[in-house]
Amino acid sequence: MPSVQITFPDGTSREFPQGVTALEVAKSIGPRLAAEALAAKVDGRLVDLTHRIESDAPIQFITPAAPEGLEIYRHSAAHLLAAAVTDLFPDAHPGVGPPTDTGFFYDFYREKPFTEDDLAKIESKMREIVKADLPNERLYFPKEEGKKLFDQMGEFLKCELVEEKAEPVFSAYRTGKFLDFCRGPHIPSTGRIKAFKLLSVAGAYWKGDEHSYPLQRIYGTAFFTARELDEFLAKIEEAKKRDHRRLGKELELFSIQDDAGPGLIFWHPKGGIVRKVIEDWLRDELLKRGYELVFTPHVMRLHLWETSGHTNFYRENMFGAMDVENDRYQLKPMNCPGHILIYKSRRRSYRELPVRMAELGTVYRYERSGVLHGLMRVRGFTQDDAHIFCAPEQLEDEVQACVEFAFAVLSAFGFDRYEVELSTRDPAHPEHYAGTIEEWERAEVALRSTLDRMKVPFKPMPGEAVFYGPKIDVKLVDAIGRPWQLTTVQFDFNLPSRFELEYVGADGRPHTPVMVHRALLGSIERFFGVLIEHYTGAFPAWLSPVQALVLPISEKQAAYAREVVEKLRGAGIRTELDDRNEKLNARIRDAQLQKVPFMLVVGDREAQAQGVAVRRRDTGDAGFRPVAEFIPWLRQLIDTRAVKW
RNA sequence: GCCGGCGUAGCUCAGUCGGUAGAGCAACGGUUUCGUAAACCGUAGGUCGGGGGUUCGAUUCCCUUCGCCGGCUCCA
Repeated sequence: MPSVQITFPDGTSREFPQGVTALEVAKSIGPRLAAEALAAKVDGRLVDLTHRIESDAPIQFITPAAPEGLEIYRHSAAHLLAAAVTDLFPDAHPGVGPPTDTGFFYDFYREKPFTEDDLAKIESKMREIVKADLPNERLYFPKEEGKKLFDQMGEFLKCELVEEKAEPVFSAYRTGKFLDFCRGPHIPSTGRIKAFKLLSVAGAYWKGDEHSYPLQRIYGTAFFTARELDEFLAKIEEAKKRDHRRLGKELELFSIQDDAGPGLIFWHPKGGIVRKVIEDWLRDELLKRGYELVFTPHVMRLHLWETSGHTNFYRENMFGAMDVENDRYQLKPMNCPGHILIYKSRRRSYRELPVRMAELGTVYRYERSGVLHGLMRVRGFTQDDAHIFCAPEQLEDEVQACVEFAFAVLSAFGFDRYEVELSTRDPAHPEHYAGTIEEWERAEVALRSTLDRMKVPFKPMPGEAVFYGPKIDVKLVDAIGRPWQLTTVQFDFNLPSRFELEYVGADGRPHTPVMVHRALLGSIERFFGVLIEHYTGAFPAWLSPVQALVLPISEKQAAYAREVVEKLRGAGIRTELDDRNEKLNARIRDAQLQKVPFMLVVGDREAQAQGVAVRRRDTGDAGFRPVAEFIPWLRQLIDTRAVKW
């Protein structure tokens, strides 16, 4: 009997009869592995455990611990979902059903919408199928025959997929009566799926094309253990609790008003003060780092946007132009043209480069109504924008300074986790990009080597560059692990030439400067939203709208309470007085709900001793402190922008 | 924009299988003067998102429109 040599990850190898299945190999190692294994990697290819090994190959078993494990498991969970749906609803036609970062989904074409009740029914059907422990059987079909089969079953979406994607002989998986065109691999049987839950149903389109079939997408998630599933569900609940839209209302930070229009933000006094603090800090930093502050108009002649090219490539994101005295004006969707006009207002010498022009620039972009979301996605927002005009040889230093600035900003606001992405061009499509190959080459190298030099780990994103230049994006990771894209540092090969920007070099001749766009917080609105969710509205003292709240126990201490308030305010501490005719407990409760970091209770004892009884937002009663001691202590906490105390 | 869901008092929500609505909190008035997460009593508050239709009668059914929520797509 011919045999095959199978090599294990530890380097050892053994002989097995040719045609041995991966599962049999696993069994030969131990029953525990055989029970745990979900799939295998043979010769670097992911395969089912039923896969027969016909030639010498290295093998590796995919267990729940392997990075691919969860993905395969969830993919099988998606098949389980489709098996249940097609069983319960013969009029539902499956589309595609992949695993996602947080679970899986499956798309179906069906006239009638799925309801919440349907989800419950589907879920119990899925449990039945799990209990029945049906095998996930891998089958092979010649393309035409398979297509015919799907056609006879009425599965027109599957037919289309086979037509487009299938190899001459393609694989399919059968789970009970459900047959799916699928590359695999899958876990051996449905009984292996332990913990799953259907989450929601939402609309989607066949192949993401809104002119194609409207589909219904059922989302679910699956984990290896019930505990992990519960943790995940708890995390969703936690995220709901942190929702900035809810907190924004409760804490009176901001609002969006029907009368004004969707996606337009009203900053209320409490939010306004937070914004002021953020902006003040930011402007100080900008000046320290050699930026100049500018302001540019919100509407400018339309022809400027024609020169910049926005009327071509950005038109669908712009508000309509308005007529003014035989001319047309455009509400600005970006700040760059304004800054360019300032740059061009006079001749520039190489001696003054780099010119770093910063503006908290408010821009308006038309976003399709369905995409708006609280502060995160709006139609009017303020960018902490800057444009750096520099000589090509200054690029690397400028990029490094931007990235360092970005990290400084993130850490100042209490974010210590982030992910960096480097988006470069798709070399296969040079026609998609402005600028020459050489320019791109130089810019990409500059970005990459800057990150390398800074020892910043980054994810290369080939093909993700915008048409006018490569970019570095920084995504911060918030308190509950969600990434948010805020910072972007982008090269621009387009605008300097469109606006014929120049500087006079040491050689006395005109040169074209390189332009870098960069935003660190991105948009103040979105950043505020992220900040609210990161802190669940309980901002560090330096950002809190109200830093201290004085609570007299009764009317008897009114005069002393006002005295304390004046002293704190005199020290620049944002202080309020709550002398409402409510019990102390009630006022403390309100202050806790408003997330005021320090509550200062004053009764006769405190008045007597010229002090306050400090209550901390997070840890409660902290006891007596003399006012003369408390003020400098809090002042220092604020000045150092402490996140914890 | 598209698919699905939703829109009842300032907020959170109940309710009417078609006979024009109710609770808690908030607000306001009073009593109470209180020691670390909700004192008590009372008062007022809604053309049931807007418009149109069906009907003797619409908050309820139908159409339309605006907005919100979850997605698709895109992005700061």
